This record gives sequence, structure tokens and C-alpha cells, in this order.
Amino acid sequence: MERKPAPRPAPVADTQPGPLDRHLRSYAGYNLKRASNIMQSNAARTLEPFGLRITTFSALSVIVDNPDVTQSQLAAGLNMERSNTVLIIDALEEANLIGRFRVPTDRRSYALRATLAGMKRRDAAAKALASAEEERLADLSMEERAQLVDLLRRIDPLD
Amino acid sequence: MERKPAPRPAPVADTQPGPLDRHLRSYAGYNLKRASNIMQSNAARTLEPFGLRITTFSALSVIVDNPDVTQSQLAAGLNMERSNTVLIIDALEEANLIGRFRVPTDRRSYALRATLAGMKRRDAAAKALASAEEERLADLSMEERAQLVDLLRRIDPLD
DNA sequence: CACTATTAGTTATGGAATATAGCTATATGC
DNA sequence: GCATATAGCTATATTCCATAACTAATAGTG
Repeated sequence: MERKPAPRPAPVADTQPGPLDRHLRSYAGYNLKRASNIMQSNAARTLEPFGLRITTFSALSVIVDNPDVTQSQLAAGLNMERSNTVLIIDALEEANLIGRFRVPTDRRSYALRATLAGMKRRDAAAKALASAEEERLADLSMEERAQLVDLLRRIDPLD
Repeated sequence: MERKPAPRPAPVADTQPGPLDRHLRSYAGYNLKRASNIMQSNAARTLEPFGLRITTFSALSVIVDNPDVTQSQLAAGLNMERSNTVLIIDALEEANLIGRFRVPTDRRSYALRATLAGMKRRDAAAKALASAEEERLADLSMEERAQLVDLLRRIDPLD
């Protein structure tokens, strides 16, 4: 693809100082995304030694805390499509962290239950994750962290 | 795949009340991700009528504010890989919102400049985006929004 | 100046998250 | 009983993000 030369010599700097994304920084969404990305990659790195990804850890965690939850309930709780839970549940089951059990009263659905290994894995990963977050958020006081979570939850209601 | 029946009848509810993701809600990262997702889909919906996606809007915005920025600088500023900027820049160029201009002093790089149409498109989209955020964050006071942004930026330093 | 290393942009590719449509088996409501 | 809805599953497409490798051009070093 041919491109024209600059019509005039490129100015050395006709832009104000400061970061390139100064305008974007005025959006809450942009800052949210960047902060979220940082915490996500931090979490992924932390969970990896446990053989878990963020999605599998999240599902495992919900199953540990809510024995006999169904896949549909899990999907709804985690804000994901039912179809996308299948492979995640498959992975957890193959790793013997959870089991699928037929529900006598509704043979369409499966009751999901963590195995003992699943509970242990969740607890160990949760501990590591909490301390990784702790480290990442060291610059924020406890009050600030609490306020951050409070503000975020008010953006994402549906308690 | 065959599955075993439940060894005992599924308990009606041996789980505490409340949302399924109660444990996950204790992580800042989880709340960040959920809030971020909401703002992202809100932004995507808002930008769509302008023929922009979040990535193209972000790049366009940086180029408008920083004439003659290079693709590498853009990538660094937006925390993305250089290789992934190419298609985004291609799209903006094909839509005649920006142009690639050879830099006389370094013939490897391109100076990116927004066209008049690009500037107008950015401004219109930015206005829509700001008001969409405004609407989304109506529950938060101005002070709370400012504090949210401040806390987020402290998670993502590098000013 | 020659040679090496580095950089800018590009291309190709793969992984992971996400969204939709359609399928089977089962359950529910009239 | 029959239409409709639901649970789980399969297949598929998209988008985002990351990596590797390539070229052309530049910078550094002897």
C-alpha cells in the first residue's frame, strides 16, 4: 500500500506534555479496564501453579460454597452463558475437583459438588489469590480498598 | 459420558442464603472485572452507531490528541502489542479518519494524523460516551466518581 | 566504513473468553 | 395429551490478546 510523504516536516512536538491517553483517562470505563487487566493478569499468574485459570477457579469456588448448584445456576451467578460453562465443568471434573450428580427430582440437570481435593485446591488457591491481591493493592489503605469494592459493586448491582 | 446418581438425595438447601458468588465478591479483581465488563459493553453499544469499536475509538482518540504519534508510541500508550495496532490503524485509515505519513527523519515509522473527519468523529463519539457513562454512573456522586477514578489510577500507575 | 544489534511496522498464528443457534432429553402447564 | 419451556450439550464465529518471525531501516561499535 503506497503512502504519501508528510506534507510538511513532522513537528517536533506540537502536543501537550503528559501521557498519550490523557483524554481517555477521563473515562471511568477506561480506567476500570486498565485496572481490571492488571488484576486479571495478576490473578491468572497466581492461579496457574494450581492448574486453574480464572474461569475454572471462579466456577470451582462457587461450587465449593454452594453444593448441589446446577450448571444453569452457576452460569447465572457468574454472568456467563450456559454453553460456556460446559467445558469449564468438564475440565474441573476431569481434574477430579468436582463431580456431576444426577438430581433425582429433575433428571435434566446435574448437581455439582466439589470433591475433597476440589475443596482443598480452592482453599489453597484462594489463599494465594488473596495474598497476591494484598500485594498488588499495597498502596491502598484498608479503607480505600473497602471503598473501592463498594463503589464497584454499586456499578454492578444485582445483589 | 456416564455419571453416577447422587449418593444421597440432594439437600434442599444446605448453603447459606445470598448470591452464589459471595466468596468471589471478596476479591477486588472479581468486582473490577464485573464492573469493567458492564462499562465495556455499555461503551461498545454507545460507539457502535459511530462505526467505532472500543479499540478503534481509543486509538483514534490518542491520534487526535497527539498528532504525528507513531504506531509504536500508540501501542505503548494503550498498553497493547505493536502487532495488534496494525489492523486497528488499517481500519481507521480505510474509514478516512486518520492517515499514515512517512517520517522524513526515520523512514521506518509512520506519523499518524487524524483527518478532519476523524477529529469530528472522535468528538461526537466522545460526547456520546461521556453521557453514556454519566447515565451509567448516575448512582454515584461526583465525589464518588472522582474517588473511583483516583483509586483505579493508583492500581494502574505509570503516569 | 563494515558489521552487528536494535527498532518500526507487518504478517501469521494460536489461545482464551464470549456470544449465538440448534440439538436432545426432560419437565411443566393447560 | 400436547404445546411450551428448561438443562445440558455441540458447534461455530468473533474478538481480544500474545508470540514468533519477517523486512526494511536505523544506530552503535570496532
